[in-house]
Amino acid sequence: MNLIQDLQARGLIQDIMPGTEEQLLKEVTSGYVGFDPTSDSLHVGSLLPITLLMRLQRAGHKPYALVGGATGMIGDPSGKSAERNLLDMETIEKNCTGIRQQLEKFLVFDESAPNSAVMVNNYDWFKEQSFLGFIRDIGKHISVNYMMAKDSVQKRLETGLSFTEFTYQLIQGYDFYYLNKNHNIKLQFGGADQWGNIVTGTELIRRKGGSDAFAFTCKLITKSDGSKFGKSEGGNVWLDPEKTSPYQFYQFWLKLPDDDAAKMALIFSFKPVEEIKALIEEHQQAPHQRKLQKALAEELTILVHSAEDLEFAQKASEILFSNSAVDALRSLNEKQLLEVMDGVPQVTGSRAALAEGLDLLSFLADSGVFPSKGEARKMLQNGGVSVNKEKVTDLAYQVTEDQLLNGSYLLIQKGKANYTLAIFN
RNA sequence: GGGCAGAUGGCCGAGUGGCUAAAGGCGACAGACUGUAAAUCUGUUCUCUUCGGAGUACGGAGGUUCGAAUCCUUCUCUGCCCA
Repeated sequence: MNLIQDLQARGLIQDIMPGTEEQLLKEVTSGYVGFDPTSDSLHVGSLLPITLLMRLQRAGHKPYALVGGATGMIGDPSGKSAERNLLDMETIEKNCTGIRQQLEKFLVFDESAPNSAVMVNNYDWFKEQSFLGFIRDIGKHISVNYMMAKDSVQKRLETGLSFTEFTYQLIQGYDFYYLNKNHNIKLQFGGADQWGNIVTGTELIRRKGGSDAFAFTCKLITKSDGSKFGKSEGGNVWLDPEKTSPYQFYQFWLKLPDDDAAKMALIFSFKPVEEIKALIEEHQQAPHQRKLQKALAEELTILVHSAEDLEFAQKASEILFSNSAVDALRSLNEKQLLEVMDGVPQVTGSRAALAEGLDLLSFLADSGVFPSKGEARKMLQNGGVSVNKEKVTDLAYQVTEDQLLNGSYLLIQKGKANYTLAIFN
């Protein structure tokens, strides 16, 4: 099975330019995908283009990761219903740096190999580009009529679209042209919403007489309930362990609904398609065992973090969610407890205050577990708070010294899966 | 440059002088059920609170009024039409 066939079998390909498959069979081909510097860390949504680059490289081709230092300054109207706020230069630069560092982990950078990965930043070739030069050399080749026909533009015609965002496709199109000309890159891929931008690029290459250019796009990842993929309680799931701990990352995959797990496994797992299909089958036989979710969570936690991180995440999950959670928790010694709680947010409390009698409500608000007393009260009334795995609904609940785990810790739980470790010293 | 329409809570969207912290929907959070699933049902969802209340808020600024999201003036922004 060749690369394109494999991607098709995984249900990934949305659009593909004729000849792409043949090109990839013919020779070692350089292909690129772009990353938006809208944040200083990539999130699970970016994992798709990352794995595509990895698949490309593993198939013997040369992957280029483009960080959009220039395009990030403009804002892509694709899939956006309203004009975006511009990020300042400093932020973009910081974000580009963060993204570059993360990408390094996933690709093989080995200068001696013919298909070593390469990282580029389109700011490098745009910073010298003059406005007049650009509209003369590039703008002349693409008609406004052509640009207007794009979906991303059409959808914004009613609500408004600035000239800045309108030009976005030209900027991205020029990237492809530039990379084609200077790096012999013949392939661009991305999400389905990028098709219009990508095609502007191949069009530019064709009209300006570059070499062959090919492209494909992937279906946008959708969840069965229609919500956005890559969010968990509280926000984005990031690849940066500082922002989303390996434990939370592992949990994100483990908690995937059945309907999504099969789809996500095909999209993200590097296991052969047949193997995944067998797993899906097995999962359907006994869905409550969630073998599929577990396998996927394991594989991706190792990929993004490490085998050790996975081990901690699994251990923590087991203790926090097992039936004998209360006993299991109490049986841990201090070192084990801290290990398990690695990655769980922590707050501190005062030992003295505890001795004088500390009511839980005030502590929850003061320590920052909840933003305010009212908030803590509501949650408590709703039955959404547990201490050391035991539910608390009493608003006047007092915390006492003998409740502390290993003499100084208190495990506070908001809802089912949000833990905070309070340390009293 | 001229005319018209519009700007409401995270989003959509009702409200056209007091009964409005503002209907309804979506989203989000929590509970029940379960498999740390989905579906369903229930509660919460501006901020703070000693749970009695208090303070902010309907694009910005001013004004009319006992009282304004609602009326007036002006400014900003957006869409449509004309030049």
